This record gives sequence, structure tokens and C-alpha cells, in this order.
Amino acid sequence: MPQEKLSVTFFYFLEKAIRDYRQYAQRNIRAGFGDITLDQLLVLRMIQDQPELSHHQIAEAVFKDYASITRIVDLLVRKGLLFRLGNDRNRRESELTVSPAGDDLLVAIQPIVAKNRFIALQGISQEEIEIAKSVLAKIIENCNEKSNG
Amino acid sequence: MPQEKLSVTFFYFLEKAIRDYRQYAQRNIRAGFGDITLDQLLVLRMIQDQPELSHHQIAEAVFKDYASITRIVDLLVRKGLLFRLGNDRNRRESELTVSPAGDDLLVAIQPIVAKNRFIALQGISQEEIEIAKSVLAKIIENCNEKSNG
DNA sequence: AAAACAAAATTGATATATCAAATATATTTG
DNA sequence: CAAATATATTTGATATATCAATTTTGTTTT
Repeated sequence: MPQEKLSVTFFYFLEKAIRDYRQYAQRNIRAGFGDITLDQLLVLRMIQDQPELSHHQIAEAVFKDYASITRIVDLLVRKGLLFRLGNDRNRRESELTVSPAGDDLLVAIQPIVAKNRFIALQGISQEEIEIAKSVLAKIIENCNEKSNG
Repeated sequence: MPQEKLSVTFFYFLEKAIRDYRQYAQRNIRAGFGDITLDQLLVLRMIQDQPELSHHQIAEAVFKDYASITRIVDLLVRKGLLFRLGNDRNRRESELTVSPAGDDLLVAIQPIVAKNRFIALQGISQEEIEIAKSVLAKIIENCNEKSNG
């Protein structure tokens, strides 16, 4: 049972780390490219990898909620990075395809994204990251236990 | 130098852990009380602890940006949890005081907040949390290095 | 096939994050 | 002290998160 004080600072750090990382990564992306957000990139790449996914499945794959996916997809379409294609067989299955512009963007941006992660984790051993990851996994599990309601 | 694959899942887990924790904590707070958010609570408690802080200092203390603080404070005042008092000596110094209703809320909600954190960290050793915390601290540091621009 | 039901997707409302721009206030300089 | 400068605060615009409500689409039942 961790001490209360440690818990408090741990959660503070958790919030700050993710926010600082996002800010840092977003800044680097903006420097090289226009106005695409990390979340839009994430969704775009997921659709490129698995174009057959429904919105619902995309949401689960990228750990976001359905409403956000709807809006992010709308933005990507509006930016011309994604094409919405009809699919008569099943309207609920994906009707999305990454456009050539979207493909180009993903290719160009890939090394930046990788570098962002690399720099953010610099000076941390693989073992430490594994432990931190397992801590995060346990938190996710704890927060999703039915019995805790 | 951590492997790329590990980095990817680590950042996914980081995002998911904070989101699931917030969702879980928010749900428990809503169950016991009305419509106060975690962020509003955080700011309210900070002002209670250190009423002399300026908006700027509050923002730094709770790791948020100035614009958000302005809006959160407005909401807290609108809800009657915070009083805005004039201060003729120095307009930029804090002019905020937690209202009796705000004090009551903080007292009542404290055990819930503590329990949320406790449950979220269940089954994790203190040492593991310390390591995870140090990893987060290093990320924060890495993302704020001037030289990485 | 029509009705009932289930699941998926969208929309609306509100909160927060972020950046930029505009104001307001304080401090320093001349 | 007035002007210039610096710092703090607010506001506007846009993106995302969340929840609730609604609409759309699909499946099942009869």
C-alpha cells in the first residue's frame, strides 16, 4: 500500500509527463508540417494500417471514445488526408481510405514521431520503462475493475 | 536506448492510464457529489492551501496553463465555491478565497479522492511506483530541454 | 417483409488544453 | 512623473474528452 504522499506526486507527474510530451511532440511536428495534431496522426495511421476497421474499432484501437473519432475523422476528411468512400454492402463498415496526401504525410512525419519518442525516453533504461509500463497497465486494470464501482 | 516498439506501447499505456484513472475518479466523485471536475477540485484545494497565490502561480503549482486557470476559477466562482475579493494593494495578487461551501465540499470529498488513488495503485509496490515516478520525471525533463528544440 | 430490438454513429452541451492576440497592470528608465 | 518595457491576465478560436440524447443502420422475430 503506497503512501498517500507518494500517490499524490505520482499522479501529478503522470499528468505532467503526458502533457509535456504531447506539447513537445506537437511542437516538433508543427515545425516540420502544417497543422496536424497527434491525435489526428494516430487515427490516420490506424486507418492506413487497418482500413477495414469501423469507427467503433478505431476508437478501441487508439484508446479514444467514439464521439472523438467521429470528429477527428471529419477533420481528416476536411483536410483531404482521408477519403470517404461509399460501401453499399454494409454502411457501418469502414468507408475510409487514406488519400495520397495522407500517405505522403505519414511517410514524411514518421521519423519525427520516432525521434520524439526516442528523445522523450532518453537516459531511461529499458528495464525501467518495462516497470513503468507494468505500473501503468496495473492502473488501467484497477480502474476498470467492475467491483470498484 | 529503448526499442521503438516498447516506446510506442509505453506511450499508449501512458495516455490510457491517465484517461482511465480520470474517468474512474470522476465517476466516483460524481456518485457522491454534484458536478465538480477533478481539475476544479485540484484548483480549489490549491487555493485553500495557499490563498496568496496569483493565477500564474496556481497554474504552475497544478501544472496547468494560465488560460485554463482563468476559466476554472470562473467556474468555481460561478458555483459559489470560491469568492472573489478585491485587493487594492496589488491587483495581481490573489483575490480569491474558498467559500464555506467550498470548504465543506473539500472536506467531504477528501476521502473519496484518497480512496481513488489508493485503489488505482493497488497491487503495486512502493518501489515500483518510485521507479515509475522517476521515469515520468525524466520524461518531463527530456521534453523541456532547451537543446532539443 | 414489418415490427421490434440492438448496435453504431452522430450531435449537442460543457470542460479543458493550447496557441495567439488583446488587455491590463507593474516595473523600469529616462 | 511619463514613456517604454515587462509581466500577468483575459479572451477567442479550435481540438479533444465526456456524457447524454438522438439518429441511423443492422439484425432478429414473427
